[in-house]
Amino acid sequence: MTFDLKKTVNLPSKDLPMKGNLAQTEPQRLKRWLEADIYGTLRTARAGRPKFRLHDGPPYANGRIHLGTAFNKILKDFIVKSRSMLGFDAAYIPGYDCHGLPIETKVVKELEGKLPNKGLAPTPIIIRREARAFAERHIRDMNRDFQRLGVLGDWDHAYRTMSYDYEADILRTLAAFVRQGSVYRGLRPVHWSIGAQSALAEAELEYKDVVDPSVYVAFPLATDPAAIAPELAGREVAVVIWTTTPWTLPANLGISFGPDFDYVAVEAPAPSGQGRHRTYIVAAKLLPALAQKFGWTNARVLATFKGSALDGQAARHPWLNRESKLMVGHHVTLEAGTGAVHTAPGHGMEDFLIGKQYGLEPYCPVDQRGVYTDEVAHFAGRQVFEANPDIVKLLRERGELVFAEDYPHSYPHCWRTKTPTIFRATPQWFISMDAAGLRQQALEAIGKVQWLPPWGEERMRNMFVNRGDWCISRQRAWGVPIAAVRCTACGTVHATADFMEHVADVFEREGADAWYIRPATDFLPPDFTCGHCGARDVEKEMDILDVWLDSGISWRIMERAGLAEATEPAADVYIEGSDQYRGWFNSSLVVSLGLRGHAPYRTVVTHGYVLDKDREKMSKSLGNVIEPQALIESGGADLLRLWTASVDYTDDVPISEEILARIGDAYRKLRNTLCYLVNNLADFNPETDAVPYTELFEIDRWALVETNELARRVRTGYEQYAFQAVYTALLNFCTTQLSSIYFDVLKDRLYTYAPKSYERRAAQTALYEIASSLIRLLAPILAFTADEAWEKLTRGQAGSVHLAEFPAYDAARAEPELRKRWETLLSIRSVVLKELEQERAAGRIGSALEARVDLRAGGRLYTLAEHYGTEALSFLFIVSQVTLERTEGEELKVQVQRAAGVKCERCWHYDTSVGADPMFPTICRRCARNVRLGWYPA
RNA sequence: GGGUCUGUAGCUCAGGUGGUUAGAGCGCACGCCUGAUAAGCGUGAGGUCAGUAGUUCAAGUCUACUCAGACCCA
Repeated sequence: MTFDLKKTVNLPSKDLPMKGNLAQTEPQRLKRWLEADIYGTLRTARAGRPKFRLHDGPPYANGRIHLGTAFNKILKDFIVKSRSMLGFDAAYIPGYDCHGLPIETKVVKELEGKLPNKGLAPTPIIIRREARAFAERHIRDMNRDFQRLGVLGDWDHAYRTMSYDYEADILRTLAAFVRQGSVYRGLRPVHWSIGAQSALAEAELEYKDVVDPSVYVAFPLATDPAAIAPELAGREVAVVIWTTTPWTLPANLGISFGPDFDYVAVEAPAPSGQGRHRTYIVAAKLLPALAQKFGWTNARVLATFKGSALDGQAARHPWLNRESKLMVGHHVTLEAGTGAVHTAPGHGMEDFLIGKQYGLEPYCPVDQRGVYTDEVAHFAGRQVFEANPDIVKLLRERGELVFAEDYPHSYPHCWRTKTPTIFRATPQWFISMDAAGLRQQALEAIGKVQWLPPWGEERMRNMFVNRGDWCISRQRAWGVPIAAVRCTACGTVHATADFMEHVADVFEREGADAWYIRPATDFLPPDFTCGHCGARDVEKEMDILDVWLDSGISWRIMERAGLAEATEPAADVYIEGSDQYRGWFNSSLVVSLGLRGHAPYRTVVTHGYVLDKDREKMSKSLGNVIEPQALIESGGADLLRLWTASVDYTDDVPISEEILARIGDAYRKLRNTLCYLVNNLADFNPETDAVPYTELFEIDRWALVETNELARRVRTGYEQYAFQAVYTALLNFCTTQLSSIYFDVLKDRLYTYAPKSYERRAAQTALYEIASSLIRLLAPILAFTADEAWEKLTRGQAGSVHLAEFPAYDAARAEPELRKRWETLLSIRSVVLKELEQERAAGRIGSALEARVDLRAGGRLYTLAEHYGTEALSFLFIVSQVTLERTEGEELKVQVQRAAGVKCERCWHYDTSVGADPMFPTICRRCARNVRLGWYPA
């Protein structure tokens, strides 16, 4: 009889395959999750537990997801899944931002091709219907994309800013600010298309190269020049400004200087004077270039001073009987011009802002056709661009034109009518930051929020210290209309909170389209008359609200879903990209303060942007774009998730082929670890086969103590949103503690001892607990793989791993003495391994089992080794024999010899007992016993 | 130009309050094993801590500036 000894070796099963095949298996698993509604099941199971609320910042519903949005959603999923496994009732309601310009312009372009009357702009209601359908379509696609990432949430009830109740809430938000007294109407410069006679957004501008008049204009000083510098006393001084839009000069109200730049007053020939000289002020750094341009051959510098010396002085307008205020601001640069910046607050954004600081009106004597109003002397009724040459002529006649030339540059044009645009102050709606103390409230609230990373607090604070009033009106169609009416007779605007709330109720039933469909009278009481003039006829205000107001009220959905009370922050955490300090974190804070008096969040976490290998942004032109879809198809969503965990998300994160290759390596290491665990447990039932903790081998207990420690670190990591620390801890544990130490040592015990022997069962007991812990700790990150391993480990009896909780950290199992002992033991092991490697390099051994290790040590080291035992040490070193000799002193000496005896065919150890059992002449005594025990149970 | 942030081995990251030869995992090289096998194990080589100048007995760690990159604003 020949007995096949190979069959008596307990090799691992193949229940969990090494190859993940994620592109195929993930969609199937996803389908099962959705069919079983594991999100709903989980919420039900956790009902009554403390709630944890992550509130989703709504992505814009206009495309497929990219790496940035995927990264964002995966981070959110890490948080939700881990909080749930930490025992919380963790809700996640995703959302979508629907209104706004990108969708509107997209559908307008599509519509323009289709409309019978080419060139005619589509009506708002047509735009709105198309835009809504467009958003619906993209929400469907994005829902699928996000779910494919393994993100669990209430996808069937994702909130959308265009749903009727949400639109109503947006309008109610405005009403609340009106009631609070924060809303006012005022002028603000916007890009204006003369051709279309309408306001334009940044995205609607096309830049074209044109040639404009470039003029250098003298503004005579109106105040005493000695106040600037004593050397200038009694002189005729003028400030020289530069502009390429002479038509804005009638609206000039000031001149801006850089406070820290040096300026000079130079004596130079006046343009029209026959030998007459004048004193001009320009930036010192620009003087050489300007002197050459102006032909100032022997200009004499009379004085040098900082721009701040000019602050508060005044000049005279070159032809109008008006003062021009001298101001300082940090927007002034020395890259072009004279360092003295012509400032017309009605015709420029920076001009507007600095004008506001100095109390200047956004003066704009230009009507919607681009024509000067009657109040403009010399040029009333003229179109601004046509007036340019005459303005230059007038300046020349008055002797205030220092220099003029043609100037080619790039200038914005209206994308639709292709005409050059102008900046023009128009009536807009604002929320004041100070009227009701919003700014102060915000600064206080910011201090109470936890910011992650911590510098977020300062960034946010600076934003509120500096920000101007919030301009909330837009001259667009796709959004929530500002529900106000204007008296047709006298122009008075009626915008009361009561009226808005009434309209909001209509919106809740019919959607905001009602404003466009119904006549104004439908919203007004039958007896309405204008309180100012008594007339009855009104027209509807057609501006819509800034979409930041839309998303700013999104926390309301937490209240509507019963997840938050009005008396507390609506969410525990917001997590978005760092651009949202200015965006969503900002608008949400203002809206929540206005409506609830507190911040909508307790903690704000920010993540960086996804960049390429050189940490530069991805763009089509650079050709460095990586699509999440491609990654999912080649490696699976778990690969993307693992990458997300591996990087420091608080900073910008790099991704590249190499990085993904490394992540693939890490994935395989983790998966192989799970395979080893699960596949060596195929014949193990923890209910009936487990060995008590105290009866385990010491190395088993060490592995469990290490696992316990891992649970502590990983739980803490998840609690602190430190996913990278979690990733590192898990990967290092698998690589070092498990793969290279415990698993390697354990192979002999698992494979060669009888299947049901105490030795093997002890090993499996530890493996089972390690597997159970490790899989759960990995689950938030490797959402699919962990679930697959869990299913195999629990034979499909425990439900999805995402319903489970993390293993607890057991303080009683910390075993500090054992850990300390093992630190020493493992350091001895590493000395032995080095010695073995030398023998191998010398060609004296191959496998370590060909070796015998002779240890000589004294003191503590000897005691430790002696206590652990030479046989146990031989297994720890994976050699055939170990001897131990006591010496003087602490030093450890290691010598390696060839092992005694011959190689056992079954366990591969060298042993002198091989052949002792006549029935099995090729194997050692230990193997013979196990073969009899396992395969010949007497 | 302003606000905020980042720059440590090929890659991803550790390196409280400044103090011995700067660590980990992966990758790489070489070797072993062939009973975790599209696996496993071992040993080893990799760093002027972006640069410059300072402060200090002593700096990856503090200060200033420079360079490169990111977000927001202008």
